[in-house]
Amino acid sequence: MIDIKLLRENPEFVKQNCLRRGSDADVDKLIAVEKEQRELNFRAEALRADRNRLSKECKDNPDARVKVKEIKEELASIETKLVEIEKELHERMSWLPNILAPETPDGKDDTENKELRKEGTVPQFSFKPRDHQELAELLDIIDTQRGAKVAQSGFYYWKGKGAQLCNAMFFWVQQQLVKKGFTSFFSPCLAKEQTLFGTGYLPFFAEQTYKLENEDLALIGTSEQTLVGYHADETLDAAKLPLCYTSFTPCFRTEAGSYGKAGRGIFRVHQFHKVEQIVFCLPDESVKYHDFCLENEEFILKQLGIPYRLVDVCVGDMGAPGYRKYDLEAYFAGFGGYREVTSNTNLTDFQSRRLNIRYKDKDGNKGFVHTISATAVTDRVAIAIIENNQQEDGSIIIPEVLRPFTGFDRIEAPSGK
RNA sequence: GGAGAGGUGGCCGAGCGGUUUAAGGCAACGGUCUUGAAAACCGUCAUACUGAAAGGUAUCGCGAGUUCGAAUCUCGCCCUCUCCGCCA
Repeated sequence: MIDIKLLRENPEFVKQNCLRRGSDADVDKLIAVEKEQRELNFRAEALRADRNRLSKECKDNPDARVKVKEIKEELASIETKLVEIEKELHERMSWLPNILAPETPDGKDDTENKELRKEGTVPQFSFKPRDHQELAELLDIIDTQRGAKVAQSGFYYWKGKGAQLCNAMFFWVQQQLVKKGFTSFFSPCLAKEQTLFGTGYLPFFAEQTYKLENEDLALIGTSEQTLVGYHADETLDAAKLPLCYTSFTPCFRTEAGSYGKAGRGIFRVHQFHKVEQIVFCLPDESVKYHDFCLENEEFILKQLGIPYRLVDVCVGDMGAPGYRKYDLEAYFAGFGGYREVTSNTNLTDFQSRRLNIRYKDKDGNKGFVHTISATAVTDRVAIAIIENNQQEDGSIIIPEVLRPFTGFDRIEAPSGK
């Protein structure tokens, strides 16, 4: 949600922003609705003031009651209209995308994202590297067949040393974030509609959400939803900011409409697993902490020995709640190119306005906090490890930093293959 | 799942139809006193929207209703706590 005052005071700016984002929100109509709402509200308040004043006289002056009854009728009809117009206003405001950073590159989709730099050395092979699907079958570390049997296509099992690799990676990453000042969480994997709305996943990504029947609950698409929602309707002490939170959860996405994008293996699935970074900070510090989260992502990939490139995500590839977004795309040897593994979004006050998360400092200054939502690591990173660290026989070398947690330094290939 | 109790400002807690513009206390902040601190005393102290300001409106878990008027009465819902049952 953007500040409605910005809309009122600078409608052209908001319109240009919508235009840049390719949003079909009708800003002119929204302004007209807001004006009507204000007028109706003004009249309703004036009538309530009359009613309140007169009803105090009623005790001694029964004649006043007749007048108050008249006011009540008029008020009721205005309130009916007001409720309708407020509903429309809220609906329209809900669909308005966030303001964009001026630096955000223009572009219609991910092909127009701007590469900022490349890091790491792309591995060279004296043989044709296999993709993770092939390696997974060879090593029996991912089972998509049985995932589909038990659940549906798009679900899978990490198995044996593959599962151990994931456990080690997810644990190690959480440890690193705690060292950098994050508070560790175990958090709910379901959330109510209000929480999904507040984080901007509704209404924008409604068809991506698994909803439970007969319950006001949905499976989370990311722990961002529950970690940001954690502070809904709270005023945070500015002196205690930033708050840096991390949680490790499964993430559920229907991927409706993305058939054909899936490709081989488990790159795009209905359930994946993610360690998340969430920051609540003062408005003038969100750029700084956006960069902080990016540093953490880069630190993790570097420690794991994965080459990657940093991408400045363009307008068309960014969700409506985003102000600016960086993706890291890891190199996948089997795939033979870079693919998205983490994304890091500065949401400014878009979520905090919807969720009513404020700050207050000791001088009494108040406002809405800014939120940063960034991936730390997901299953995709484990896939990159598998593809990049493969040997000619199909075995996988475990990155140094994970070995204390895996307890082995290599996933051995079965003999005789 | 069964039974009971309860949801009031940062916290505790009064109020049960109209001097509630929510008593009182604690905490916090400012001041007096003091070498300094504590104590004591004086003062300030909810939020949002609206308005140039004075002020106005809304909010006592949420929603609806009764009434000239609701924190207070009625109905529905939500949540929390305690005990019992089941249970990783």
